[in-house]
Amino acid sequence: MSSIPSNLTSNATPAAGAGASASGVSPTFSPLYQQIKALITQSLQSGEWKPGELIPSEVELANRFKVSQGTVRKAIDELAAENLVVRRQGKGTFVATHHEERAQFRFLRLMPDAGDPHNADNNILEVKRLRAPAEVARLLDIKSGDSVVFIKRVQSFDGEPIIVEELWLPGVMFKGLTAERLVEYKGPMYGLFETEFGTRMIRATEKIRAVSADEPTAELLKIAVHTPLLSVERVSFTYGDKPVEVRRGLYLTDHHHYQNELS
Amino acid sequence: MSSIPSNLTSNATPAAGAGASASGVSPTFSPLYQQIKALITQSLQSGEWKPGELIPSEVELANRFKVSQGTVRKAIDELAAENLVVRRQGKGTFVATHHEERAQFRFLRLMPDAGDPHNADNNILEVKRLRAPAEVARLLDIKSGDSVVFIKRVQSFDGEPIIVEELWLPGVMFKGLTAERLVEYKGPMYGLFETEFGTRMIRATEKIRAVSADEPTAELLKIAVHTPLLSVERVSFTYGDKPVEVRRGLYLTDHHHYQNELS
DNA sequence: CAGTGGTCTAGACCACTCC
DNA sequence: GAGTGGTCTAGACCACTGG
Repeated sequence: MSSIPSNLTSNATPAAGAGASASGVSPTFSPLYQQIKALITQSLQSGEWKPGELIPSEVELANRFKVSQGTVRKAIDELAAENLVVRRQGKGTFVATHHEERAQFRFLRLMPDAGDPHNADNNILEVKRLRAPAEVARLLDIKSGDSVVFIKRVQSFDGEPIIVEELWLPGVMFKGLTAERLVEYKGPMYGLFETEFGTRMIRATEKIRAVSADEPTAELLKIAVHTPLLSVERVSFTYGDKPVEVRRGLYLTDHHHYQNELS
Repeated sequence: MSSIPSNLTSNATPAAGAGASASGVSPTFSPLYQQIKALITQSLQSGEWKPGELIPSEVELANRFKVSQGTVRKAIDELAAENLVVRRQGKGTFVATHHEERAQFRFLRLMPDAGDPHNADNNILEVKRLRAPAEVARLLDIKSGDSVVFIKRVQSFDGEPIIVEELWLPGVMFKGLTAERLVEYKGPMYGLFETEFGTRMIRATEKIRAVSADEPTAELLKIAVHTPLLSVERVSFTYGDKPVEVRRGLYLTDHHHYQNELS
């Protein structure tokens, strides 16, 4: 508890000369609140505070880091803006989680043209280990030929099959992942990744195209061959902007659409 | 200069009792910085400070509104986060504009699969007035049958036609808009809307689908009929979340993709 | 150099939650 | 009531821009 690795770069503040450090080279050089933010992020990444848990209060963190509450506040403000953390007035600040919260919307943008959001269920078709294809390896920043977990599934909304999806995950990070585990798990897949494998998806990039359904896909979605489909290629990142998932989804958009906000 | 319509709801701050007001009903009831933000937004909307211009400094606004600089700061922080305003250290705070700045990316997400961003040019096919179709009227929040400006155009990147787009704009807000004006104008269309018609697009929502090219579209894009295309339906909003543009684009995604960030 | 936004502090009080 | 995040102030100094 008492060992506080406070290596903050003292940025000429009226605070006392507690800067210390004196380690050979002067490291980075950024605002104090950015350094605090980085320290908090490290604690999140290391699992010191787990998803859903309460993190120390602003005053406690301020004492721990020997800075003012306002500085901690600004750090946490940014973490909250990046969805790493959730503030609740009167209760405290919590580590964000893929469970609970309405945050499914964040990673599934397909909405029904009319009516309420989906009643999704999940049909796992295939789970296997294979050597990473060159393209997948490049996106995951691993060596071509390294082990990856491959998953193929169909998602249905209100009983209608709407999405065919293939995923590739780094083998080393998802050792015990089996089809049974995926099938029996309730709730969003990212929730399983988070609690079972300690990997939280923070952000993702998507490339979207229009393509034509090939025969196997058409069969799975119960549609005609050559029906236009939305192709969504996603790369997801954890802490430290490390890519940990590649995904390719084919969305049937006859009665659904991909919803996006430009803001 | 001296007439300051300060109707701020005094929220029990250590500041002197300058709350005044005493007008019959107690109005809204929100944090001071939100009220400041609303006041600044009004000045932006009214054109008191025009796109690209410098707005008063934080200290001046603090004096004007009789609040501390920190409170003004928080208001402007949010406006900057919403892209209504741009901060430049050492220079001041400027009203955001569709000209200059790299902010084209914000409203055109189509990127080439390889190579640098586009070398776009613009082919206006049609500009005419018509009575708003029911669906367009609903989205623009006007009466069905009200006058709207209809525009159809093709956009080419590096000489290849890639986008066919139809737009509907409220007739009352775009009185003098002619094909000639659109054709001769250089730069992004939103820039013209901003400077010539005083309408700035703040945010937009998009619904994306995969569709099949019909014959006229196929001809314009020089592709085969039934080629899959990305359909992007956009509604854009100005200040006060007022819808002012409906747009339907068909994107050829053989060598381009719609880029999106989930964060 | 003066003026701007950017960082940091210290201390006050409010709104909310839970015991 | 004690503890949390949320708002607000006042004042200091820094980093950057321009004349």
